[in-house]
Amino acid sequence: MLNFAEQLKLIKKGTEEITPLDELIKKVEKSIKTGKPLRVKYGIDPTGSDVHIGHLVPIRKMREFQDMGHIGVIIIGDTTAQIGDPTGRDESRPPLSKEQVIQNSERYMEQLFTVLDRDKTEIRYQSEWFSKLNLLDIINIFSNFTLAQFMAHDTFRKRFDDGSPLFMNEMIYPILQGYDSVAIDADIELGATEQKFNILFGRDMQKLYNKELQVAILSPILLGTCGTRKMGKSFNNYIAVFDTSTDKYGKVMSIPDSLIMNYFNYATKVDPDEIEKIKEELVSGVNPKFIKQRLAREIVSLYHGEEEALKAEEEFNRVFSQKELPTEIDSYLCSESPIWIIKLLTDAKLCASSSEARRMIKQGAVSIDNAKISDENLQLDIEDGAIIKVGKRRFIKLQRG
RNA sequence: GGAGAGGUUCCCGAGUGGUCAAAGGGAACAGACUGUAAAUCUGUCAGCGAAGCUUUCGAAGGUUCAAAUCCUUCCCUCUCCA
Repeated sequence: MLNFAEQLKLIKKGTEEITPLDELIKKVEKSIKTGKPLRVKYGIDPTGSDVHIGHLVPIRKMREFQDMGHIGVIIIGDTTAQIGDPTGRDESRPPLSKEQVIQNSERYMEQLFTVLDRDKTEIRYQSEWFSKLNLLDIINIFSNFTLAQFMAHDTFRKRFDDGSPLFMNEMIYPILQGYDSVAIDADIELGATEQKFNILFGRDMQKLYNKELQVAILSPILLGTCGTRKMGKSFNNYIAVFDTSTDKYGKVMSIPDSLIMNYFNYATKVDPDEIEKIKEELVSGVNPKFIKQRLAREIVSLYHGEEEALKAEEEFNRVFSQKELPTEIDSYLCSESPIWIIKLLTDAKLCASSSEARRMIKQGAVSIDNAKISDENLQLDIEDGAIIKVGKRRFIKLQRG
């Protein structure tokens, strides 16, 4: 087990804020003295969306705790999932069935376990404790808080101020999340900085139940590949755990140069000293492309291994730098020949509608075996193995059938 | 309960009877350019074998030659008063 100073240094690495720090110090000291591991909490709502590398920033922190001998507790928010975290932009959601919750959370955990240590992870469902509360209990809890306390939450305040709807069920979200901390005796709760209110609210809840208070460890929010907004599904700027190695590689390469160091710091396992060196290289004028390639390799290797990362790099170079064809292209079996080009593009799902297909042709985005198509009325004779390309990234190999 | 404001295409938002498939911005997509899928510039951005037609402006009815725009009812949100 690492000693006190080492643990503290590792915990502080790459965090935005630790509140309150002195309590954390006490907890770590006590844990070392008693040999009792700390319970480190992180909550997810099993809504079925993909986990992306932005979510994994606090998860990586949890893994570090696990490596120090502590316990990671993942809360499956099967109750809060019905509400939707008001912190995000998400609206209220339709209720999830039990099967969906189980299916989603299994899928979720599969993604988290690319980072976490299975043996030191505890998975808990909110329904374990919330199914036991009745209305009176809930009224009782509510009686301890005032509206003003909730309006301290920036998201609530903002929405209230600009006249957006603010639903009662959303107000209960911090209470539920805080009660989780009570139920599992959390020592520490991890989250992105936007979770600050909810996590600190957990302390209030613990106080109410005479529990030891948790410490909030907040990670920075990872920006999306667009470079301006936080990584998230709504902006389609995320790198998902389930993305293929080539997709991950390509997406990393698409980030603006200004984000390179940010990603090195929060999305890789590269050693801080090494990162410092990379930073110097970047400043000294090394072509950022090479540094970004290294970044892309690092990120891809985390999920697919080094060999796969190198393959993804080769593929990227071939397709984008040299504009050659990718090694693997999906085939499309076509039984009609000759076939109207527009119909072919929509049937093969290269274009969403025939209007879009026409547009693509008009814009010169469609080619067959590298020959640009300009005639919307083309009746194409299907040739086995002919490659149709739409834009830069959509390819299909024709097959007579 | 009373008074007022509002619900517009993926998102924000303009539009108060025909010139509206609906300004502008964002997102997205394509083309050019590039070390990259960045930035920048240009273009596209409901559907239809494309002529014209069909569907779209909270929902359902109605008025009109013509409705996002007017009327009726309903649903939803916000503000103020109590």
